[in-house]
Amino acid sequence: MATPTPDRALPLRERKKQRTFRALADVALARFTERGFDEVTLEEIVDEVEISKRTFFRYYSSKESVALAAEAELWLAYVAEFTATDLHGDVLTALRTALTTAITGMDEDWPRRFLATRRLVAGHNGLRKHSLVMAAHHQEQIVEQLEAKLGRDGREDVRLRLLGEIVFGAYRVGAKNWTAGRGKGAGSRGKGGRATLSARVGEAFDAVSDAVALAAD
Amino acid sequence: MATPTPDRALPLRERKKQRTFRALADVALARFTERGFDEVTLEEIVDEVEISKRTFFRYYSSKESVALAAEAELWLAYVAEFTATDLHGDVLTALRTALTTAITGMDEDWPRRFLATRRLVAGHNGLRKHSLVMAAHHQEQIVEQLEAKLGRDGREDVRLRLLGEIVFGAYRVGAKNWTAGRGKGAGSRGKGGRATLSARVGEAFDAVSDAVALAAD
DNA sequence: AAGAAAATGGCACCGAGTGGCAGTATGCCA
DNA sequence: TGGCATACTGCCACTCGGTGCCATTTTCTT
Repeated sequence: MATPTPDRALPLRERKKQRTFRALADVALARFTERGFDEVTLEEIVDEVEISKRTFFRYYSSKESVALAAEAELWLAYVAEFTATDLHGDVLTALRTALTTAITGMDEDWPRRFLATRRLVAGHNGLRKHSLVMAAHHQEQIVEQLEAKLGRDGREDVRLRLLGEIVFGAYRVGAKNWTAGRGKGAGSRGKGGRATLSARVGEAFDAVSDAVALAAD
Repeated sequence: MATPTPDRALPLRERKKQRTFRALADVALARFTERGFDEVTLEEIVDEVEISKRTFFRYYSSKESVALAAEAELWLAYVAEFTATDLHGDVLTALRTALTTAITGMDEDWPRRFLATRRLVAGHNGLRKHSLVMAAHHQEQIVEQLEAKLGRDGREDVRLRLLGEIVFGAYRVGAKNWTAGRGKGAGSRGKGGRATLSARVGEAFDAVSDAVALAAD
């Protein structure tokens, strides 16, 4: 399951690599979900995929990063989507649309893997760390794109970086609600996962200006 | 240097602990700055402070966390400050004021240590990780305070968490500019460090609504 | 002065991650 | 089709951060 035949057109070596790459992520996610991130050793995963530990580190840079493969895919898609967007009108809206588009465009079984990933992240400090850093990394790429598209320098115009923070902040809020809001096992079927996540993220974006304007008393 | 006599009123045991705690942070920051985070081993630090490795981990939970002691102090002060604030009127402004107040209220030599810390963070992935997680942790505490003060639940009212994201986002933007914006060696003298940082963070907050409203074309 | 409580030290140990090199598979070209 | 160059992989030894356990020392209390 979840190890679709890699693109037939690619050279043999490349296909093999893709399969290993994917198999590692799948096996790791399964074991981590079953028994917890800390309780599963790298050796175990590596044995199951029949690969040496040394080779593992040529595919993934750390134990954490293999656990977060699904999230990494999303960021890759988002950066690609936004890069391909041409910007006019409201910038925050454009950033938002690219994100929801990326989400709804993910694989069939991505929501299942992503949900499992988010649950791992929610319960483990080291994974949370890695997840934040990964997001921050792609946030920088988004800001670079913004600079390019707007012809402005983020070091002078604070707003670009702020937009980055806001976009990824809204994402975190939306994703958190999505992860918390569904009973066990749901999200594995259909495209409901993607649409719902997209909706949650949308709600977060909607609330941004209200949040800024929020008053006590 | 930078190891002020701990409060005389405290019991001896407590004073000793504080001194060790502080000595570890100082020595660590010095060595890391001299030779880089990865090139300094824990054993080295521990030897210099004349403490066992085992004991080190009763003071700091990781090698990273001792490097980020100065940043931790800021978050502690911020949470305390905001907790003591009573909320009325614009919430974002209150959050912002508490932060700048916390900054300007830091130790005399805090800016020096904090600047050194930020430079380490800027050049090291693992440290960036830890720094982000630490911020996220205190962000949660701030949101909890918000919930308490406003009598609302962050799971229902998305705006509370969004405010958390925005505040810490603005902080990151401001702090980044502050760190980048000063020549070598500056920031060690006077209270300039604190005032300037506070100003940079302020600028970031000022730009939030402009960022949200930013339009292309 | 004595004993409880807290802090420390020392050790053995685990597992993630790396460097280096030898072996093996794959792609390419004659 | 054979053979060579170039990935890619496996193995091994090693470093270092981090933890569990228990004995020892230090501080607080009365």
